[in-house]
Amino acid sequence: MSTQNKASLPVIRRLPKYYRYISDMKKNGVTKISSSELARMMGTTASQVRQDFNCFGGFGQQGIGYQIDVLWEEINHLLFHDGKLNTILIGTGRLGRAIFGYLTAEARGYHLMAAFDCNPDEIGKKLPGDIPISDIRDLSAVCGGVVPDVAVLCIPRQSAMQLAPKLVGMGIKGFWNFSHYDLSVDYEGITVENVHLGDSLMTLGYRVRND
Amino acid sequence: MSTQNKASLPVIRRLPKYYRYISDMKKNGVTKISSSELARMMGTTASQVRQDFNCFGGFGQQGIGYQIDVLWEEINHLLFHDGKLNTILIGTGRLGRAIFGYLTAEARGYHLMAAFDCNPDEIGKKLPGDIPISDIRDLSAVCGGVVPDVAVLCIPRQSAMQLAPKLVGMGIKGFWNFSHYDLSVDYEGITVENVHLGDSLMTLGYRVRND
DNA sequence: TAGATTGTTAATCGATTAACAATC
DNA sequence: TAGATTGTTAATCGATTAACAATC
Repeated sequence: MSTQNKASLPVIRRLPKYYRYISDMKKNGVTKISSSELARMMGTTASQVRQDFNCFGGFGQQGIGYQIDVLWEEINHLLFHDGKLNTILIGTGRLGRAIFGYLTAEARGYHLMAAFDCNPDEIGKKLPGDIPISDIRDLSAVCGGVVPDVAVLCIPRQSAMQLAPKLVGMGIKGFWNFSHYDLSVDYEGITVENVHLGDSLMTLGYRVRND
Repeated sequence: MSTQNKASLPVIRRLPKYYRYISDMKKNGVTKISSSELARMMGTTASQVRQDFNCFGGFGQQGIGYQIDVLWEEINHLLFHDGKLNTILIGTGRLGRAIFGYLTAEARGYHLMAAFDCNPDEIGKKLPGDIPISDIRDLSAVCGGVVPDVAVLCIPRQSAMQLAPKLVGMGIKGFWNFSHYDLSVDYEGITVENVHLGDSLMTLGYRVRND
């Protein structure tokens, strides 16, 4: 077992990537893996893999490696707290509907509770799977006492600026923020940045160096 | 002027955020700003702002601050090399169409050259603005000798795995990668990671700490 | 036991922050 | 000139990597 070092933000950031690789191997029937092999696959170092996993408790076997099942369970727990994260979609325009499709068809670990918009033409319509689009003003009522785990913001920046404090006030602590508004909130010392469509790192990296 | 230190990846990553804040101020008629005020707005430190800007040459005025116009020009140049980045969209499903909307209506600095899909039902249709959807197999022909600056991948992972090497082979160096495939390429020493929908940092940060 | 591979500490590296001289 | 604020060097902090003892 171990020291349970608190995980730093860089470590936390890497978890989803570990999760994708491990889910894949699990699906393909792989049963165990060493830190060095996983590192090679992911383009990192064995040291980093071991350090990372050890932040959450030693779940490898010395001399043997890591059991895929165990790894998957652990990271699945860390990311999704077992079960699914109650999620609300805010904004059902083009981007909102695309994310909706991804959320319901491909993403795992999320359960869509409700969808909201402020456009009267949208309100009352249903998204595939019989999810009704509610009026954003009825947010609390529709959630009915349940505080969502995650809010997916697919609304213009101005709207997000107004809405965000309300969502945070409701106790929502997880966001997928596509609003172009820098919603940064501190939870237990972790400030999390937002990802914006169009902040193309690869393009940036290349161009800047080439200057 | 200055030492022209090479910019590190963390610095490069921050550029789009600077760009958003500065574009905003420019739009609002603000003409100058100090590193400390910009830092306060962005939630960082004055030191970091000055260090960052100095990687690209000293474009502030001692005793005065930074001219918004100058800052904007410099960062716009770094990010978009003046003019627009020739961009191709690959995959015109739900997500592809959403990104298309964003790309043409909201994002600036990108020029959509062409759109591709592999679905015969999609090929031949037109996206708003009279952009035809071409067969992905005709990629080179449609681009006609022009190497796109950026490819936006809105296709399943399996397809991306097959297509990516071809795109890199064509000389494409910029990607917005929504494919769930870790396309990592090294350019001049910079390895760039991919951003995946669903890698919800804020959710992660919160849950992991709370465990 | 010998070989392998983890868990964990120590060393290195790099990024951020602080300090201050330069200068507008 | 005095005040302000940058440009830049030095100090600190934190993350990554290396090394190795523990142990399966």
